[in-house]
Amino acid sequence: MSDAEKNSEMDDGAPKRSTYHHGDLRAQLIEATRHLVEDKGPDHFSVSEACRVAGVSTAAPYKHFKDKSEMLREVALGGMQRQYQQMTEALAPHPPGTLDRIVALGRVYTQFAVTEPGVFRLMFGLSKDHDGDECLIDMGRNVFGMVQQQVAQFRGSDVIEPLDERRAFLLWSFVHGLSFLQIDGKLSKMDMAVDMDDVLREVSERVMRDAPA
Amino acid sequence: MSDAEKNSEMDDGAPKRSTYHHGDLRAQLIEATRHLVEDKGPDHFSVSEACRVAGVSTAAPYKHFKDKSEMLREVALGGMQRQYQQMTEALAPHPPGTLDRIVALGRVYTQFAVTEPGVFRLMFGLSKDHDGDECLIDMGRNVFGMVQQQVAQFRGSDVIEPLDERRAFLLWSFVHGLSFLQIDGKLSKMDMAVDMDDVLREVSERVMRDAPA
DNA sequence: CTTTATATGTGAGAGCCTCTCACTTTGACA
DNA sequence: TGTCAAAGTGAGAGGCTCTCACATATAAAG
Repeated sequence: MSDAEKNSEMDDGAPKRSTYHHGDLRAQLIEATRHLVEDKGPDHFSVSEACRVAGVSTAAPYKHFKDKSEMLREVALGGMQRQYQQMTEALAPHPPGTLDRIVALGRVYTQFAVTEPGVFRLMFGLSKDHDGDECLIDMGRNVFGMVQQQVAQFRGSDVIEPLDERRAFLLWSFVHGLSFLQIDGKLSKMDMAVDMDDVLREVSERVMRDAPA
Repeated sequence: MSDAEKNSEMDDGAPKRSTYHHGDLRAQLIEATRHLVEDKGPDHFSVSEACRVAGVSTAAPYKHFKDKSEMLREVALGGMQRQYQQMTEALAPHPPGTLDRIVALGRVYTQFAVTEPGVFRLMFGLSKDHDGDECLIDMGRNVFGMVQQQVAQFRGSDVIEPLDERRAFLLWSFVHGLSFLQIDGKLSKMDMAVDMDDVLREVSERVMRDAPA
């Protein structure tokens, strides 16, 4: 074993590992989990398979995670962070207080669901498992807070009032449902072709209008 | 073994069965599955446990179902039928062409989700498994068709136009998202108290109003 | 009223999974 | 250099899905 191939990120995820201790198994297992969740679905994910991918024994993960569900939770958390990140970035191109900002947030939300349906399902969907996780809840609060803030700014205010909460909630419900219908293929099965951008804009307008009589 | 306790629905689901062949194992397994799905969650459901509940060997189900997932699909299908049924009934009290009818449909949808979250998740959620099932898709079409019809009638028409499809779709997305947020407990975790009826009415109004500029 | 065929249930077991435990390896640091 | 804690392993207990050869009750036919 040469000095060169000793440590570091040499191991490419292939089952051959030439070095005693793994570079950073924990991170690599999370990555493997994410991949598997994505192409087998959150159910049908197995720790064993993640081990095979990472090239370690099936006992190894339990030095880093308490549980199978802890591995999944880690992936879910990563997803929330990524989503939050994307949402923040999506804000930048548009001036504050515009509807465009609100539309942009919705677009990120649904687009995330479409590009990473497995992770998205993990973040929501499977409730019973990682239910009371404070980190996840906090991330959720962050995301929701961002929406509320943009909704308030659209009104020209910087403080969030009940009206803003209400609107943010309506928007959230909508994009959430839209995302699920989309990834479950319900829309295509109903022979419905939907222009996402179009729909998002319409809904944002409808929600942000003055309350109905 | 007396003649009285011979056949029929004598066996109450308890693991003791005094008769040679089961009364109607298929139906009973579906019932057991539904119950288990409801209180353990759709994942965490196991065929073995259903067998224990029904009091048969673990090989028995495979005389009636191809698969674990076929059992689940049967439960999902039952759910769709029940939901459809409830929606039809919910229409009756309100005169045709009213917003009340549309609100009522939404209420049934979310209420179903709340009272049977496990089954609801099964009906949607787990896509990969019972994905291309024609029965499920047809039932979905029925439900969606009903919404479209009410939306058209609200406009005073009996024929469904693109506008109606659009509106029905918006409504669907919304109640779908609302249902999931509700059963995942996201709302309570966000310290949001929401009056369902109130929200449903507001959304229906917003969606059924004239299109925004 | 037998006989036979069919549907339905069973026990055993193959092969997968999760998770534990005693044990080994290895890198860090005193 | 010696010791320890962290990280990985093989074996295996126990649970799961699903198959297969076999058993048994009911219905249909003789």
